[in-house]
Amino acid sequence: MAKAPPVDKRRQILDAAIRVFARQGFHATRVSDIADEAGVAYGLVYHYFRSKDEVLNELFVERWSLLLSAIEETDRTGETPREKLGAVAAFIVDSYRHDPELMKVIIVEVTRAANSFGRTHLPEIRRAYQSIAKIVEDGQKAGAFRDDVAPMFASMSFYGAIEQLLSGWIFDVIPASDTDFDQAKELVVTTICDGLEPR
Amino acid sequence: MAKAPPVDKRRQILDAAIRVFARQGFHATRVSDIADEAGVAYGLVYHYFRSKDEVLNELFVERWSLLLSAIEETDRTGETPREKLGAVAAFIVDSYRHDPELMKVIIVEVTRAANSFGRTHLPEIRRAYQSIAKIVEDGQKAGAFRDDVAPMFASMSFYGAIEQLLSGWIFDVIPASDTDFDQAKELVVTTICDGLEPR
DNA sequence: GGCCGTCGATTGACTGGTCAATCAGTCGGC
DNA sequence: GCCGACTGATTGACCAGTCAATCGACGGCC
Repeated sequence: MAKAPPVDKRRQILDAAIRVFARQGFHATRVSDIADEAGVAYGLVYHYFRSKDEVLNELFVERWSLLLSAIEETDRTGETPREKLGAVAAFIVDSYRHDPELMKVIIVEVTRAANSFGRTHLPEIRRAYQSIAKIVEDGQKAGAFRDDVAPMFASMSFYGAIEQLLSGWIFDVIPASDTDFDQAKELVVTTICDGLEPR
Repeated sequence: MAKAPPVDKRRQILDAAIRVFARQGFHATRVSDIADEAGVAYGLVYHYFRSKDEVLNELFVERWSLLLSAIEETDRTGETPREKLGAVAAFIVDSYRHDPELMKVIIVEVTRAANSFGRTHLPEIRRAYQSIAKIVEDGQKAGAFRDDVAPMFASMSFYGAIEQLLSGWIFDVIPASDTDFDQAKELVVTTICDGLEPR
């Protein structure tokens, strides 16, 4: 029987990387910082990962694929379009609530850094936009949404609004308590579906 | 009288920096790239700027202060809150239309890089959010906007939606023609004020 | 049981290359 | 001959990635 190591050093390195990247940012962290934080020798990082970049890649892919499945799964339910958008917003907000450091790294270093890192992952990022756009489009076909707004536009606005809220929490621009998180989920949907003007 | 050089080398360096930063990103550009692009000796960059960072700083501050004045100026007009938001959206979109490279640099390297660079400029960035929030708040007091959405939340959603659209153009996720720009201005306001659901 | 060889996990000193920033000096106008 | 604009070679720090060496678990063999 193959021996399962008592501690999974690979995982240990990834978790340490989340903390260090969140604290110092990707560019400012040296590989030795990750190794130190993980309590592991420098060279071991290179035993498990080809490069510093690959560590970040791994973190992103791991998490983003969850997001993609969640959106596409939601779309398959029989809920109303509005409820679907609500579920997507809730998933993203809860991801942040559950692991703020990881979400910070993903947003700051990948999603919003489409120049350097995000470039590699543009296809996956775009796929999320498109899945949301599909929800909007179906909503339009069903008459639940106005059809004079291009679905992709609506999708980008919706996702942009959420990501901006996360950024706000990440950088302490707006308060971040459990209540705020729950309110945010609702308010984003209200704003996007009902608008700011009174009905 | 102080001599005005026939060509303003300082300006020349800043303009070159915009192009190079937009092309390669801040981290990937060497100071020698800027000097080459500007057709100027390496050392001259350090004659006018204390560091590579200061070049980016200068670019950001120069442009962001225009944005801040524009928002605050708009707020002083007697327009409806909805029109004010429209004017803000129009200003940002037109800034991109007018100088996409500069806006790309500002968004990618500062606004969305609040970890590294943006950190320094958080106060100015926050001030923009707050100015927009004020427009929303006044709208609520006047009964033009529903008052169950915190102004700062609405502001972040609104700004986030716009910035996401710019990102979409910057990274070719969505088409970017003059028509698209004009539509975007309207659609963002429609979405945020009227909502996606039919009235 | 005791011994040994294998192999993956683990270590950390070292190297090679990259650049930001410096600085000693040239040039040209006044 | 002074002063600020301008030049570009040089330096010094930094750090990703390499690599040779060590460790230790396991299985086979006598």
